[in-house]
Amino acid sequence: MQDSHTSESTQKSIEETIVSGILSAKIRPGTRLGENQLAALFGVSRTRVREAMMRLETRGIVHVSPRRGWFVVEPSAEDAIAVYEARRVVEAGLLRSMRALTDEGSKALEAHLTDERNAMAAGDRQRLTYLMGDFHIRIAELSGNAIIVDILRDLTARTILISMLYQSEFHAAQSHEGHCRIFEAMRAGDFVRAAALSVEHLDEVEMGLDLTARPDPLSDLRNSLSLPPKTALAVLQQSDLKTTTSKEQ
Amino acid sequence: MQDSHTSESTQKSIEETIVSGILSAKIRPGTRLGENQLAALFGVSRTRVREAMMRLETRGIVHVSPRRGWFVVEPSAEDAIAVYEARRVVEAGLLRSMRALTDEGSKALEAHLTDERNAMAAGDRQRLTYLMGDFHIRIAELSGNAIIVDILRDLTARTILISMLYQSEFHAAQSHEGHCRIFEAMRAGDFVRAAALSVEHLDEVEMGLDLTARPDPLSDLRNSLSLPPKTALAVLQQSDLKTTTSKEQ
DNA sequence: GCTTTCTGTCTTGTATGCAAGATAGTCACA
DNA sequence: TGTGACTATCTTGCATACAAGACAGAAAGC
Repeated sequence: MQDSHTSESTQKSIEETIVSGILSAKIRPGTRLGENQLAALFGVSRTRVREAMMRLETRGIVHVSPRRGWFVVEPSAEDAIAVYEARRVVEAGLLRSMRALTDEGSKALEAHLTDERNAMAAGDRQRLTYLMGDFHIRIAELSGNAIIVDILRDLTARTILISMLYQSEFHAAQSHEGHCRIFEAMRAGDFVRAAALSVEHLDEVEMGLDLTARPDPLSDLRNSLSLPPKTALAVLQQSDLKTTTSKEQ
Repeated sequence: MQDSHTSESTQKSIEETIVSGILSAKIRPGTRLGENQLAALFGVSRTRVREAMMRLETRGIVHVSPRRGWFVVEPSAEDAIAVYEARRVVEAGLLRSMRALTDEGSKALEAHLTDERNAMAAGDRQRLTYLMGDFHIRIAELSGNAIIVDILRDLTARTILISMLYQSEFHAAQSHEGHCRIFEAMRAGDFVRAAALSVEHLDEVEMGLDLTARPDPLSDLRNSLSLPPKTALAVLQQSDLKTTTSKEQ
């Protein structure tokens, strides 16, 4: 059991590297994840990379465009609404199911909130993004239920992708306030209120999104490239956009 | 199921065939899913089978024992508790988040409850198992949130595996009663009560488990002896497709 | 008879090769 | 100049070959 985990670690490593890259807002939605590039980066063959991509696809983190490549998902406005709704359902349900907050849990959350404050003071936006999402995962961890932790981690990753697409401004202070209120309610043992605050908090964040903004004008452009020249005008109108991340080679 | 030739559909077909086989209790926990056998059954190479297995693994449906094979998961007692807790969290959160039941939804649930009654009358246990799990998925579908539907489908699959391991007797009538009560509350627009009833219902089912029973006393033995699980072959063969068998190899 | 070792066979793990689709660049032509 | 076709190249899709671990059963030693 404890023997050669060297190869096994790389296997999970690809998956985890990408997820944590998203969780810390270092990987943008729509980023192209070429099998060959990842294979070279991780020093493995395409086979392993593909396996990681397949796993990430079932987790809703990446998707494949046939014969074109793997891309980090760019959630649509509908997706965004669904993700927030799912989070409200799961997080409120989770908080309502809690009965007590251990000293350990209390300390962990307190430490986390301190981290948030520090990151705000330091203006470290990437870390802040990570922490803002991680708060909710921490709460899930308190429940000790690994299934819920996994669900919320993936939903949080998608939330961050949504933020990068639709959130023009990052109201960190507001989110931090929300987290503090939730923590207070939990410490007071009022989990019903904590659940309500959590729903409220998620509503606030969702309201802060501009869901009318297109997820990625380039993607529509790409899709319509194969269409007859009837769409030429539309293409020209959108063509002054800079290319996104895929600019290697 | 006549789409066995289109390469496009086979890829999801493997995954879906296994999941629906579990949902209808035709595939038992611990069933060995040999890559070669599945490849032969579906007429594809091991590559595609492995991809399906990887996806199912991230969904918590199968697991791999290195160099020994893929197996349908045999949830431990701790897993079972976690699954039921997760279901309570998600389903209660979901019902609480609902605001109204459409006529369509009402009709669909009513039709489902009728199906349950019919299956009980017919004594069709496999179909009954399927319907008992499907009721909860139907509710999720009413929400129109595909994310939650997927989460609950996978949790339901695991629930059924748990039942097959720990549930000595199947109290179908009791479950059906629970479903009816939940539906009544929903139709009355009392979703808070529906959520409470749902938690109660899941508690009842969980209480009906004998979690002291080993997942499968034979499984440890089987694993260490690597006996060819004839139940696996029988189940796979009855799913459909050619019976070319490959038992002597 | 009992244990140990060895070997054949089965399994998955991993890399690689080739096929086929998609894209972009180029060139011919009106 | 604009437009269409052609081609070179890059991408994933999929199958296959081989490596290496795990196990069962036979053989050997006590």
